[in-house]
Amino acid sequence: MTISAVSRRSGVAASALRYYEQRGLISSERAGSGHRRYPRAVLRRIAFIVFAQRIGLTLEEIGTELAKLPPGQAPDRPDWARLSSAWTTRIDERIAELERLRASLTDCIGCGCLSLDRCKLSNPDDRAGGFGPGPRYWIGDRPSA
Amino acid sequence: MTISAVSRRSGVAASALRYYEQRGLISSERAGSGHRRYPRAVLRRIAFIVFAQRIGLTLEEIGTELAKLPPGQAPDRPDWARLSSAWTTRIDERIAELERLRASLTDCIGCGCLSLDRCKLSNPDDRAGGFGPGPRYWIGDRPSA
DNA sequence: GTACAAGTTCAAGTGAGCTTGAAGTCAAGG
DNA sequence: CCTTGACTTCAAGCTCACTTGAACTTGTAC
Repeated sequence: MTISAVSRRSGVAASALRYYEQRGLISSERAGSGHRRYPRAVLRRIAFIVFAQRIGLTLEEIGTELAKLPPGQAPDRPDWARLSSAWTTRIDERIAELERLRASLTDCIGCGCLSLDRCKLSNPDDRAGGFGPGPRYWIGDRPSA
Repeated sequence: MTISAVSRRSGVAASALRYYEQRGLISSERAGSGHRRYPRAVLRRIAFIVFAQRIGLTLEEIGTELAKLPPGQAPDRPDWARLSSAWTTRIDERIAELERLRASLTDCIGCGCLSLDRCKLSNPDDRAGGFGPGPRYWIGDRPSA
């Protein structure tokens, strides 16, 4: 398949595909012309990447996961089960955080306080837990660990 | 309060506070020396910012929200109720998305397929819904709308 | 045989949310 | 008097995940 065919079928921009290749997430062979030719299996790999991103993994993390998979490109059952459980945990954690935030929000309708001390919403102690300086370390989905 | 005091109490780096001020999210007065002096109420404003960020709002969105609030700095009840309901909706949507992802994940333990066609996990049609090119528009918490 | 789409590489740009560094000011302590 | 430390501004840098543009080559259609 050509890059445009893969792009069309996966919904991922050609430039992004080249970028993924450069980062070592996918690979291609070359036609005599120098144009990329992708095997059909690349679509699964891309699906994997796309899905992992939605969960909140960085491309680097995704690369690590992909590297652990057999080079045959499609994950086998045990691989998939392991990943699936790790990702489920991750999703659950994020959901739990959001639920905590939502609960705080409802609480605060009552008090309207938004105090850094009383509401544990934005209390520094609750977020200072080793995430380093500034908000940016905990706002994303990635606990940086 | 000095900038370092605010930084300490809020858990937000001084550089971030200056940045917020530059973006118009908070304000300060100046001591004769040119040093910033913050009123105590700034801590609430910062709490608001920090909390909104965790929910997934961008600084720009936060700025818009803050602009709607009375200049008295602390949101009153109706304001807070309105915000709270909007944010709750947002959190709920994000949780729903994560739950969909988790469900797909569990489904896929069974099939191990990760096919772009069959699994609707990473099916282009499911994410192409007007989000523009490339993954980056839907991976964040922000529906860009 | 000639137009035009589709491909290539490489460097640089984008946006969000800061951080860092340089160069300078100002107040207090020893 | 001199150092230390907290503060100032401004410009530049950084990370992530791409996109965009320039300059160029190939493949396909008429």
